[in-house]
Amino acid sequence: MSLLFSRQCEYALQAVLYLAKTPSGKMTSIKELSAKLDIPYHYLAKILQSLAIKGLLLSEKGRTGGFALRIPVEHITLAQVIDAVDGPAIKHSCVMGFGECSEDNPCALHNEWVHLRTGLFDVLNDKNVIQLAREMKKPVYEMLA
Amino acid sequence: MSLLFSRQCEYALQAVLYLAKTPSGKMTSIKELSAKLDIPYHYLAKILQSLAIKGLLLSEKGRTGGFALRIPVEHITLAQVIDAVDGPAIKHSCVMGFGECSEDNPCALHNEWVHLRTGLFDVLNDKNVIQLAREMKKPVYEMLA
DNA sequence: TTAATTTCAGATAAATTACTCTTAATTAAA
DNA sequence: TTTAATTAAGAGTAATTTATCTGAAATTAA
Ligand code: FES
Ligand code: FES
Repeated sequence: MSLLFSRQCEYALQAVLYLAKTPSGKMTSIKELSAKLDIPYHYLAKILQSLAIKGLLLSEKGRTGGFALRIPVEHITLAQVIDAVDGPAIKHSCVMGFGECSEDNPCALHNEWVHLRTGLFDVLNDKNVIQLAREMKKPVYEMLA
Repeated sequence: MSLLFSRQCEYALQAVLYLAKTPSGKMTSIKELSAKLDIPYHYLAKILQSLAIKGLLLSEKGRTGGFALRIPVEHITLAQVIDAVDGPAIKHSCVMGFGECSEDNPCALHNEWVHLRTGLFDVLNDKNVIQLAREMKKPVYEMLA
């Protein structure tokens, strides 16, 4: 099976939203993220590290270290996260696996797929992580104050 | 990267639509499908075989053998193909990778995702393969008469 | 009957993705 | 200054997916 995003990307999205819900200024450790979100520790470490390298997260070593969203937080979108992890291909790939996704030579699902894709990415681009995090009701994300 | 369907499923969809466009009664060989659709021969063989076992395709051995859609063709949908290859999970999985996709505990993308997913599957369920095949403009699928 | 062409079946290989382990570097608290 | 907690980095392993290979069985055409 396969679902829109890679596992790695799903983990990244979950983690970024978690960081979006933590009070600004506070660093969150991999340990906490891994435990709360039930993501393999070292695997998550890699993912966060790469997001830090790509400029989406801040990281700090040492005893009070951890990760936080890079400021200004309002500028971070999930679309950026997806781009950073899975790359931009999804935005112009054919859902049936044909070489190119084109208006001129559409596959049988083209219209529906383009509609879905643009609808989703509109949300992903237009709302920042803070806004999206607010809409979540997953228990793990509560009581982070 | 990852995109809605597994590679195997993409191949299956492409092949089934190809069969939907061939004149009824005619059997199409793996060789032709593999060449026209540019899908690895033996891999495709496996996929078609499994679709035949699951009752979506008819197969015939021997010199004039090949595959064709099982009749009545009008009852075959791409949703069935997807179900047969990737399984039903996609229809109730969380796009962000959380354990369950629920209305009560929605993730940040739940509303958008559910809306888009149901829209897509409405098409996949309501239109049969003949109807969908007609909408294609991919060159490979032309001149099959 | 023979040869050619096809699917069927199972084993194997390659590639990709997911995950783990270990050690080093850094920082702050004890 | 020592110790504990943390990220950084890179190598290594496991699991899954994708693809290949080989030979047998079936069927038709010559
Ligand atoms: S051509 Fe297939 S989705 Fe656009
Ligand atoms: S809870 Fe995530 S898509 Fe429904």
